[in-house]
Amino acid sequence: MPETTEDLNEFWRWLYEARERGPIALDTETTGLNVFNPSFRLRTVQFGDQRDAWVIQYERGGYFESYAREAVQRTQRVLIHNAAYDWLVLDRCAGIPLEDLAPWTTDTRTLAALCDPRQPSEGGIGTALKPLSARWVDPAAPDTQSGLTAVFRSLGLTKETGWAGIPLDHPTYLLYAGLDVILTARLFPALRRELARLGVRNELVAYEHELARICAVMQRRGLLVDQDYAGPLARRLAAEAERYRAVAARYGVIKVGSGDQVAAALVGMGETLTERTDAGALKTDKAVLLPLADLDRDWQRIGAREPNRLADAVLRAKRAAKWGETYAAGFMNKLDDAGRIHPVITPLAARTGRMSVTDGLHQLPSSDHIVRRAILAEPGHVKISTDFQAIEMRVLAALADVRRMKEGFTRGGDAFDIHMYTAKLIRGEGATKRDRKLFKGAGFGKVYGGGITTLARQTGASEAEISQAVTAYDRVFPEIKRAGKRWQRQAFQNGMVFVSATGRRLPLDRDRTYAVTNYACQSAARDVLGQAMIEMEGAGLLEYMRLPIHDEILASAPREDAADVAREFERCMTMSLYGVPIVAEAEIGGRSWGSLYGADY
DNA sequence: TCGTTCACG
DNA sequence: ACGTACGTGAACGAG
Repeated sequence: MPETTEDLNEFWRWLYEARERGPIALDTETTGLNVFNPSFRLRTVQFGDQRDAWVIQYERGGYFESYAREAVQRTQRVLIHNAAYDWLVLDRCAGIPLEDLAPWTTDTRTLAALCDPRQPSEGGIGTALKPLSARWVDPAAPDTQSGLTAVFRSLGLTKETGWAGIPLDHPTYLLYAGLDVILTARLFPALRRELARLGVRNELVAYEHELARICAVMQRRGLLVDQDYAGPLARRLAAEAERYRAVAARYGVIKVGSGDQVAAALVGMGETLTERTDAGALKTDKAVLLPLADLDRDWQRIGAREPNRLADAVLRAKRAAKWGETYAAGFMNKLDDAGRIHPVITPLAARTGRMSVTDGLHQLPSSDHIVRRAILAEPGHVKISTDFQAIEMRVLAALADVRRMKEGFTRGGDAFDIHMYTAKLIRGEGATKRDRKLFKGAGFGKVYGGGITTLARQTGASEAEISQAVTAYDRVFPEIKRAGKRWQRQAFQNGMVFVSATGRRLPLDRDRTYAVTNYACQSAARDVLGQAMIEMEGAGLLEYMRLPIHDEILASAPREDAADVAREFERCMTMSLYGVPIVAEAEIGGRSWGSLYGADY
């Protein structure tokens, strides 16, 4: 830890020598996790190789700040564990554009995810530095994060307040800050060797780094919140939740979120509950409560029974609370000083390679526009959403080489409806909308590996009907089942890992190898979107991109250019996958995201 | 921390 | 031999 200018000069000499020997590991310590929180500060910047670490106390300002900033700009090749975070920290706090640092960066978290994409809960190592170091560097590698949590506690601080409150010269803090770069530097060659051993192509690694940078740029931009709308909405929904909680309380349910209380009260009222949770408790979820409240899946009265007032109140209280607290109030609590939220976009999150997004931005209600109405395009802009048409079915047709599906997609044209096409293949030209729904269910059942019982529950059709539909489905598209078997066999011969078309490793669980069909489709669909996102940047669209949503890109563009921009998005998302056309459709809305879901603004 | 629930594609 | 819907993030309650 340099303390004098002489020390800083020694650090400088080390940097110039070390960067000749190989990449420099880089890390930062900060006051918290939300880079865009107005009170966020950068505390230290660490540099290291496999042997040495330098902790530069950026927070002290002056020479410390300028040496750290200059050093980052001169590292040339750098290693960062979870690069997007440090890119944004340095971009925001040190004025180093992430566009400058990203091309020099290798992200060890990305490398680890390509070796094994599973989270610890799924039997993998995960992508945290500690378990990765234990696996690839030294089983006794210290857990610097949990070690620091203990130090925070001993200082009367918490996990939340510790990062900002711990004195800058605390020895454990500095030691662990330095250790993280050394671990990252040692992790890198081990992961690189492993990727080579597994035959993971460098092109895939490079593609993931491009995507990581694009996602970080979107995170930096964030999304504008309509505060004059979201604030009152949060209050209105809170009041609504409170009204229904009061109704529930009249039936003895003090906490509507307590399954035990709700179940006990319903049973006490003479209702019979039959479904059970995995842990054996009586289920009281939405699927159980809606029929008791005489409501269908769209919350419309069925007229089959007298509604149970408690079930109705619990449903409405929980919905209002979730929409109000998680979404509306959640946006208000996460604003930066420009009134924007910056959800973390993790490009490699799921075991299938799918991306994830924080702050609920991937889960906003789509059946009603009131929550999405709170997210705005920039002043003078409009929202544009461009999504792939039936991407997973198209990907399935391409990967499993499903002859009659491919024929449909190839000849069908722009407005092609795969589910109606399937219904007609089986039922003839007289196929009805109801047939379409049935075979749509059967199609998704195939992609997801669902059983008769589940499909019947999901579609509302009888088990006999579903069973017939699935049989008919297999007859017209026999390649799907065969491909599933083939992929399971290939995975078995490859240590229970299926390798996707892009070279992605998809480990299977031994007791549910049928999931390979879903993994192959979901991961290929993700890579199609990823490829499209790279095309978009090439077409100059990155400045308009706001959020990836699995099969969709949400954008904001100037009203007068919207038609041109939308056409460009469609062009970037249009391609061919093994002869199957991949088709996208843009929708131009108004000022708010909700306008694409029926809101009039 | 774990289990449950609920929002999405 | 058979059959299993897949993938997330966030909040709350219970222990």
